[in-house]
Amino acid sequence: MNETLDLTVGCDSCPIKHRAVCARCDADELETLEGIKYYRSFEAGQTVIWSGDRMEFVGSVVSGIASLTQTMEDGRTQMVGLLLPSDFVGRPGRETASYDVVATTDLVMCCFRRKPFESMMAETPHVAQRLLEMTLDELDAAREWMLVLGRKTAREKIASLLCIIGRRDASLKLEGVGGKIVFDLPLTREAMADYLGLTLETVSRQMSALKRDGVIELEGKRHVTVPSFERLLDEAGDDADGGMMA
Amino acid sequence: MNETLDLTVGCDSCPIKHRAVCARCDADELETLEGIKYYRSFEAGQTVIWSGDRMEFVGSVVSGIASLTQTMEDGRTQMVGLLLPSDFVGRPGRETASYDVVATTDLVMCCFRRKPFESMMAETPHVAQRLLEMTLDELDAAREWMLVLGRKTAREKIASLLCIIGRRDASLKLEGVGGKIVFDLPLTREAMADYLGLTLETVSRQMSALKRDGVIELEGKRHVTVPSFERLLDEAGDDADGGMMA
DNA sequence: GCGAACCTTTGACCCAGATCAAATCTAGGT
DNA sequence: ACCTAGATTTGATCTGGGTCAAAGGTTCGC
Repeated sequence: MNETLDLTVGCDSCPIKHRAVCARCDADELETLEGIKYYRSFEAGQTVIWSGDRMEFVGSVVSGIASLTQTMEDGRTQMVGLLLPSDFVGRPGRETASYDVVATTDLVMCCFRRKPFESMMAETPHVAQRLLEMTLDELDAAREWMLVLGRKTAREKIASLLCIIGRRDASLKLEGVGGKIVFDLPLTREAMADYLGLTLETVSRQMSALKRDGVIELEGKRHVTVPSFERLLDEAGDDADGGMMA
Repeated sequence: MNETLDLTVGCDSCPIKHRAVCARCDADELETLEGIKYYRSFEAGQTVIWSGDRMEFVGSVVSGIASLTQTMEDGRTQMVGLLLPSDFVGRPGRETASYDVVATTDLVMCCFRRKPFESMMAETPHVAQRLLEMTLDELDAAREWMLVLGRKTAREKIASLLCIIGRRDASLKLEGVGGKIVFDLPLTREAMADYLGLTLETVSRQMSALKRDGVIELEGKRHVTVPSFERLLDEAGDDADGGMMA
C-alpha cells in the first residue's frame, strides 16, 4: 500500500460515502474509524460549533452547507470557509476553534469522536495523510480567497463565488443544454455578502447587473444559469457597459 | 515518545535551529532529515519559487523574510503569506504551487529535497505530525487574515499587520523601555500594501496618521515603537480625531 | 385570504480609499 | 560631493461600494 492516494467522492466499496475518510478503503483503518463514527443533523441557522468550544469531534459534511465564520466584537463578520458536501471541519489536537460553524442549509454531518492526534497518526496513517492533503487544499483555497477579498471588484467577487459554488454543485448534478451550467444558490444574499466582504445591497445590485448584462440568467432568486465559468470570469472583468458607447 | 509535541524556536539540542523540523529531537527522525538538508541563500527580490514550478524541496526560513504572492493576469497582486524565520514553505505531494515565493529581504532557507509523501509519514511520523499542525496553524492564520482583508478599515489593517510583525519580531529581540515594543519593519510600503489589499499611498498616509495621533512612533521609515499591541488594535479602531471635537 | 417575518431589490447620498501627479527623502555608486 | 534609482510622503480629485431608507416578493402559519 504505497501508491499515491486518490480519494474521491463516493468510492463505492467504502461504507462511508465520501472522500473525507475513505482512504482507498484500507480495511484496518476503516474499521478503526467505523467504531467512532456517528451522524448528526442540523437545521439551517443552527450552530454546529461555537468559537471557543472544545472540539469534541471531527466532522465531514454529508449533505447541505455550513459556513465557517469569524466575528469581530462590533459585529462585523467574515465568512472564512464554505463547507460543501465532503468537506471537513475540526481541528484534532487543538482545544479551541477561532470561529463559528453554522449550518447555512439543512445539514447532515458524519462525525468522529476526537482521537488523540498521535494515536491517529499511528493507527490510521492513510487517513492522517489524507487529512494533511485536505488541509493543504483548504490552505490553497483560503489563499485564493485572500486574492478575491483583497483585490477583486464587487462584480469579480460575485463571479468568483458563482464559480466556486457552480463547480462544486454542477459537477454532482446535471448541466443544462448547450454546455451551460445550471445550479441553485444555496446562500442568501447576506451570506454571499459575508463571504465576499461586501454588503448585501451591493451583492443584490451586482447580481442584477450581471443578469441585465446577460452574463448570467436568473430564475427566481436562487436558480442560476451561466454560459461557462471562463466566460463568467472574463465578462465579470469588463465592468458593465457591454456596448453603451455610441 | 507519546507526549504532545511542543516545537519551539531555537531548541538547543537540535542541530537544526528552529522548530520547523526539530521534532523535539527524535534522534532517528532527525538523522533521516540530516541526510537531506542543505542551505540556500537568496537576495532581496529574488524568486524562490515560481508559480507553476514543480516543488523540488520543502524549506524553512532561517533568517530574513519571504512573501507568498498571488498575481492576476492584469498585474494586481495579493500577498497571501508572510514567511518569517521558522516558517515553512512547500507542498510535498503536489507538483505545482499556485503562487510565487519571493525573498523580501535577504534570506537564508534550510531546504530538504522533496520526499515522497507516504515515506515521510512512515519514516518521520513526528515530523509529519508537526507538519500537519503547522499547516493547520497557517490555515488559521490565513482565515484570520481573510477577516482583515474583508472587513477591516485601512487603519485597522495597518494595526493588524504591525501586530503580526511586532509579535514575531519583538519576541526574538528585546523590547524597549516601559514595556513598549520596538522593532524594524522588514517590508516596504508597497509590500505592506500588497499584504493588506491597499495601495502604497494609503499605507503611507495611514502610517503618518497613526504617528500623528501618537499611536505609534516612527524613527526613519522602518523603526517602529508601539505602546502595546492591545492599545494599538484598540486605538486603530477609533478613527483618527482623538480629541478634535470642540 | 391575511398578516408577519424574511428576503430581495432599488434609489439617493456619502465617504474611505483609489488614482493621478508631484515633491522629498534616502542609499548607493562613481 | 554629485547623480541616479528607489522609496516615501503629500496633495487634489474621483469613484466604487457603503449607508440609510423604502418598496416589492415569498413563504409561512393561522
